[in-house]
Amino acid sequence: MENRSDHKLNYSLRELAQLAGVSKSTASRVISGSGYASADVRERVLKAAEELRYKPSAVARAMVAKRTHNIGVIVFRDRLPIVSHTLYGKIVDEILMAAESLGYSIFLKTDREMSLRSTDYMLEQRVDGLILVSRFRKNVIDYVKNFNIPYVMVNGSTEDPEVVHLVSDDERGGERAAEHLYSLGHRRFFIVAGPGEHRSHSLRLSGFCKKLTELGIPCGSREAANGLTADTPQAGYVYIAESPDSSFDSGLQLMRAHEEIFRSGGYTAVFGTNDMLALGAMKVLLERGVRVPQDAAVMGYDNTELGGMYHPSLTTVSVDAEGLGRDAVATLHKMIGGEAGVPRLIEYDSQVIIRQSTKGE
Amino acid sequence: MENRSDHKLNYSLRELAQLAGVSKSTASRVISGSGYASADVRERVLKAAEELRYKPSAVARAMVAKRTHNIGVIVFRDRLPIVSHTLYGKIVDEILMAAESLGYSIFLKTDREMSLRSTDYMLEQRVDGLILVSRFRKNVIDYVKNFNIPYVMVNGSTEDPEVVHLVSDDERGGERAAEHLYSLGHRRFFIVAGPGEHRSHSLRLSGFCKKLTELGIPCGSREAANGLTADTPQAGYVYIAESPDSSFDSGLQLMRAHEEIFRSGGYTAVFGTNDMLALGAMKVLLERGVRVPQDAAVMGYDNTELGGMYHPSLTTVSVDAEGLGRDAVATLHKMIGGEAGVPRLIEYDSQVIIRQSTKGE
DNA sequence: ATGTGATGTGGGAACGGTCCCACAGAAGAA
DNA sequence: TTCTTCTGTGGGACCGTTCCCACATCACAT
Repeated sequence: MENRSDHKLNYSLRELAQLAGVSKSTASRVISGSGYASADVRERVLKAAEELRYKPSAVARAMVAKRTHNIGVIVFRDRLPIVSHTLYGKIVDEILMAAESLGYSIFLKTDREMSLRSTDYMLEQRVDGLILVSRFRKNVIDYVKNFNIPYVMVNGSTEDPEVVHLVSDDERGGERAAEHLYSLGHRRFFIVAGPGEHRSHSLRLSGFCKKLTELGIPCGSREAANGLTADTPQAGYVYIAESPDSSFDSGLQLMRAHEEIFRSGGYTAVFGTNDMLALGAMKVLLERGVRVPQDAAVMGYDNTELGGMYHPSLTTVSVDAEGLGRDAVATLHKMIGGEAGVPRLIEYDSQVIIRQSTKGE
Repeated sequence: MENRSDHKLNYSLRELAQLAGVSKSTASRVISGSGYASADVRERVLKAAEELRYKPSAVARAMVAKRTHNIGVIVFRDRLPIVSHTLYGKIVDEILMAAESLGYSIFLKTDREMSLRSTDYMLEQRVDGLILVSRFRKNVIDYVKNFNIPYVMVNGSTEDPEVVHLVSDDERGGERAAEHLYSLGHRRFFIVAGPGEHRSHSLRLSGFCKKLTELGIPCGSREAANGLTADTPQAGYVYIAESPDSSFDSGLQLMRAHEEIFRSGGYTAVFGTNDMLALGAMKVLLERGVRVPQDAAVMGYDNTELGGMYHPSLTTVSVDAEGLGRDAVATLHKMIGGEAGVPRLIEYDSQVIIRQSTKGE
């Protein structure tokens, strides 16, 4: 090696003790700050530690403590890179900061939905707990359950009442979105809906429809609505276009494919079950010269930064990513500490963020 | 605990061996897959492992191997959450995937520029190597150097020739941006420049100016240009507005503050030293009714997803985040393996991505 | 004087693996 | 037959900590 420094990479407690002229046990007491040590000895050990740039091995500590103070975070994805996803990126950011303040470090992995690889890896790493982000298949949960390791699920979907999960109140958010658009006078709605298997998308849609129905606008279940509109697009007040995934591109494609229906249907409001879908749809409208919000209002969901930057800026429903990330760590921390009575479900209220795309300036 | 499963959390090799009726050594040989073991014994051990759901402890392994197969990634920031930053998010994503394929796991931390906390933590975790992302202060590098641990720097800034770093060729990218705008006929440029201390911003700007000068448009050093334009804004072909940070908001504020100058100066092209600044500036123009690109062309840098989604979509210069992330891990892997002759500087060529904001459709 | 408690220090087992070495038995070569 | 080599197995040291326990010293009350 061409290293100019002749410093060893890592010194052990034994070497440190030797230099300070004390026993291993004594050195340990000083370094860990627990137990008796005279001022004289303490000083000698600290000086030696300074000199050797001693760093206690977390590995050895974990070995004896049977505790790593590490948390494994697995973000599941279908195909695409996921950390750069604005919402998940935010959640990861919040997890990182919350973990820091509680003394945990984060092992981060992304993995495909059905894979157990990452989970296995985390288990072998002996993480104290697991945070599973985004949706993932049931087999993953069932697998994790086999090992008595604390875990929480963030923004996923499960009917399993045993699983501790944190989600935003998507149904209520959907209702709020409907209220907002209705209150602006809109009566004919075009919905760009994300994949129905995904809890968030499905609940946002059903909340939206539920509220519309309450307000006297027929919408009903997705199936019914789609049946209606597919056959007689002009007949419904609400048109639901379903997208196979939840990307910007899908929103774009979907709107392009439905351009004729949109124009002839007299729809004045577009609701996307997330910001990306909404923005994709909005871009198509803007390119066709539709003025937003004068000719058509557009609304999304997630409150991603992107939406606020757009022109026109996008009205949306905010998801409390900060709360989600923070509480995921806090909850897991309690579970790791063996605390009983951790709530199985934590829901975050959502809030409409009104911007240019529905209200102009 | 209200755990329904009576399964122990983790079994040890000793317990496994006991169940299989062999010695610890033999069990180890089977599990690690190295060394002799008869078919009969192998089967018995594997069956026992299955039954106990045995997971070898990476902690214990790391202990004896003096090797963790973990890599520490520290992303430095000033104030804000950083993983959700589109460019750094992408880089983290790529690092994650590259690490996976080389058998490493990632410890992720974000930290303030001058702090040594995270670095210390990584050192204690005995990571095999360190990836330092974004700019950070010299003291961090000097500190890391003290410990003979392999490390690489991604997209940072340093004059230290010893440090292995991976950067995009920002100067050349700046030149390319200038070429592109010039070739479209633009002669009067308004530049929204990010913080000068940051290597990327500074090089992008100087590359841009250098090329303009070559093309016969006076631009010169930032100071000279600013001196010129501050006093007599109308005199220069190039106006450089400098921003204290590199956010969307800064771009927005800056353009608002210079609205009068922009209008009266006859500028037909805006260049932001990153996408966020460019988009912030562009949003102001759009809100004022300036047509992009007919009245003014706008160009950014980074090729963030956001830019492609905007309306009009943003012409930009792409940074090879994939290459950056992938090679950071690959290079570090070589260094960990003790391989000599690792290049000190790896530069990634940049590429102009032409979109609507400069060329219409 | 003699117990008693606080203070300070060191010895050594334990954590869960890997790996070197010793050794036993069988097969093949001399 | 005897020597060598290959195959298969177990014993035990070791990695770097923590922590329990034993022990020594000293002050102070009895």
